[in-house]
Amino acid sequence: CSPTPMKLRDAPSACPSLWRCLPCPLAELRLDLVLSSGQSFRWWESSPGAWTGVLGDRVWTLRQDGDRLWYTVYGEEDEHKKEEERDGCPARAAKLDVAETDRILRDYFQLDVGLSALYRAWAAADPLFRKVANDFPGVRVLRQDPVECLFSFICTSNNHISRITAMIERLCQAFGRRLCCLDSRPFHAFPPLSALTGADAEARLRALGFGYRAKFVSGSARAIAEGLGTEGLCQLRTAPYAEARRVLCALPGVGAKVADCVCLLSLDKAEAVPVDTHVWHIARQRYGVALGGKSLTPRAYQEIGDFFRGLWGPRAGWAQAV
DNA sequence: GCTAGACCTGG
DNA sequence: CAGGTCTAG
Repeated sequence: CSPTPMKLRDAPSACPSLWRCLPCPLAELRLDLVLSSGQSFRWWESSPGAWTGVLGDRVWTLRQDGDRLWYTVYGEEDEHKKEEERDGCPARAAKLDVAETDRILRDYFQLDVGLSALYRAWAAADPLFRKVANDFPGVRVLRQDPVECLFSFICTSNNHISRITAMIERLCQAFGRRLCCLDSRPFHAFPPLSALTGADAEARLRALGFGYRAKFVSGSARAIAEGLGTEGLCQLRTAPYAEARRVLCALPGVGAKVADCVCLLSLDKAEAVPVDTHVWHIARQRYGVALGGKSLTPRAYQEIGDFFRGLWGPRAGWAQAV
């Protein structure tokens, strides 16, 4: 795989100097619940309690104990080459400095958002939330890259998680830059928009088992490339929820549900409540939301979102993640 | 506006 | 059928 194969690192004890930690109580973050809940499809439990995945074009392993979140970042396979090329300052060419990795992780998990206080408020407003909150502490919303989030969730329609995960893995392998190998397993970055706009992208995606979503992925990539661009997509972070939603829904393969997922999980729209068939079921059965139709019509979708926003407030999407 | 059906693929 | 979306009536 690589001339000098790297090993996966499970725990800080083996090689403490390669790990760092951030203070982070379990009530604020439960790695296992957050990384396996279907928000992101790029993390796997590489050994019990250790989660390995790609974030910000780097491969990381995360683990938590007590009140700390531990992490280690792996170097790129052609790091030495890079180092030589930068004759100016070889010493710091190899790794991101620790302030930077700390920042990336804090941003990804949105650790500045105090979850305990939010749980208290949701529990006070909603008896049903109170019942599940004790069993699922530390569930927070990730702040993902908008491009990765958008194309990942286009793949979720009428699909199940095991296949979605496999599809995205193949997408990255085929279109993304290879970052490094760990225990002979290659890791790839999520491809940039430009990698998905080629004339043969749709056919290649079909060959990777994307089915009818191949057209959606390549079509949305084109539409964004010719329209607002990656920057414009990212700038939706500062746009109002309604506008971000409207722009996203104009893309092929993006309906209300996918748009809300992208809004909530990558565009800072904490009020977005993605309503899938499961949530719809819960809303009717447990919350007794009165709705006219027997199916999830656009109007019913809107009403359910409004109901939960009324119940939980401006971070309804976060509460729903629990 | 709302109701069907089709749509890739795999468990 | 599966954590939808699109299209035609």
